[in-house]
Amino acid sequence: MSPRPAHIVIVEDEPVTRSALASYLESFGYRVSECDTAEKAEKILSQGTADLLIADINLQGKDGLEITREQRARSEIGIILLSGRTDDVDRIVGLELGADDYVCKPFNRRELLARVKNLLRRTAAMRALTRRVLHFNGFTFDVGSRQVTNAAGEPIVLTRAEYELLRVFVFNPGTVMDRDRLIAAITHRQDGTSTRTIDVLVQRLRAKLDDDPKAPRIFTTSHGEGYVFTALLD
Amino acid sequence: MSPRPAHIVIVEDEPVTRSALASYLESFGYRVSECDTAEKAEKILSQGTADLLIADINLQGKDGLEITREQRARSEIGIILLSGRTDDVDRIVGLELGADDYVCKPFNRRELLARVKNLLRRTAAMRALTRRVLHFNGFTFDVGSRQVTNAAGEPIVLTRAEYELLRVFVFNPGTVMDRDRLIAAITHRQDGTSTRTIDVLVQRLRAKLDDDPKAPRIFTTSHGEGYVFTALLD
DNA sequence: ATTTTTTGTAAAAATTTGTTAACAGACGCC
DNA sequence: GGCGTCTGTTAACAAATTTTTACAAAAAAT
Repeated sequence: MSPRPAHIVIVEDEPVTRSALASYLESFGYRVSECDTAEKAEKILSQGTADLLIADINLQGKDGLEITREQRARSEIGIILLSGRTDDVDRIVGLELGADDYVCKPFNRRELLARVKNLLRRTAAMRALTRRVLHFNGFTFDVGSRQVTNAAGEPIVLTRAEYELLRVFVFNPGTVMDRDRLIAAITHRQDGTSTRTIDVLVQRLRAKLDDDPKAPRIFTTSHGEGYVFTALLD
Repeated sequence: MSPRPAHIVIVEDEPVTRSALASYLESFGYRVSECDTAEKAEKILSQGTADLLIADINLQGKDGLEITREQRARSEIGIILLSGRTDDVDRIVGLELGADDYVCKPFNRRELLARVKNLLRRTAAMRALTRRVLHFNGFTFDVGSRQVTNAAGEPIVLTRAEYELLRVFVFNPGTVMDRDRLIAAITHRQDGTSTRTIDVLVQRLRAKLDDDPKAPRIFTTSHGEGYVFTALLD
């Protein structure tokens, strides 16, 4: 029984360390995404498919601690912090923010691998068990069980593509996402799927969630750019 | 939060360190058992009520590494190793044996507390998944004895393949699994069994577990990808 | 105001899944 | 071993989903 490879996101602005670590982990069969800034990492993390985040604590702009705080607020992804300093305070702050581990550079990559393995074992169980239920415009969206119900409690049946699209939207409220990004999040095919597929799916989601196409309040069109999820989550 | 306090077992032969740590953790509401030898710790661990083990790596007799190896083989308890030495090799061996963490003495107790908290969060989810008797949508599934009963307590008879398939599903809730993976989990054959067999088996499981094929809540199809177990385990 | 670009919509086409039935082999029973 | 029953598998066709296509409508640009 071979499970799908775990997806690990690395945020580290030093290219040498980053690519060395990435290729080391890849050689053990993990799927690795390399990022040099917090923003790029968040874009990948917002898809909600990553299992583990390895973040340098000292980044230009938004640093590892901030990423930790934000991610922990919204997901149960495993987080390992990397740091150049052996600073007690830094370490404690990181751990108290919810990072699962804190490794000081220069780190032994075999040790890091062991920590990655152990943590993935733990998060695998957690991911599916923790329930994430979102509410907007009277609708309830249970992300794990893929169920949507309207204000009356009646179930709204979504197809796979509709579900995936809705998931990307609710995890990125207020963010304009272009069609390429949305396509990347929902398709499972190799070949380039036409971006117009998104328009059709948005239309179907609007129909199912009673969003008036003439004056949409949930899925707003951003002409020339893409779509935005504009419902208020509560 | 969890009603019963987490139970932490400490194995440490130095009395001062041990009792200091124990009372510190107790002051945060944890239930702590102190042991000075591996044997005493194992006696407590064998009851299966402990959530977390904090073990010194250098003990008279059986040491922390040996305890780690033995516990990891039989349970998913969280393990934090303590060591007087900052030895790379020791640390790596400990982590590779499955210890979740490795803390060097003298440790900052606030740091250790943060690690304990984070690890308990992880193991709580894991315990639920490693249970041998699972409950979902009113059904009870005893993995060991292959028995399934519905809400009324009436037995549901599953064939071997159906049972194997259900087992893969419940141990991977929320994870989309493609047909190849599911086939690999249920068939013992080498030759390529048609993946469509999975569809038929899923259909039969749906029928037996009253899962509406038009709007499934237990076995959700992920078009173009496979199937997901989307029932809530409780 | 006209042209160009972009989006909305419906419906067809391609792909994937659901369902039924049939068959071969495994299993238990006598 | 011979017999009947049950299970796993495949095949065939129906149904559903995803994607493409075509054209109308709307928005932006000129």
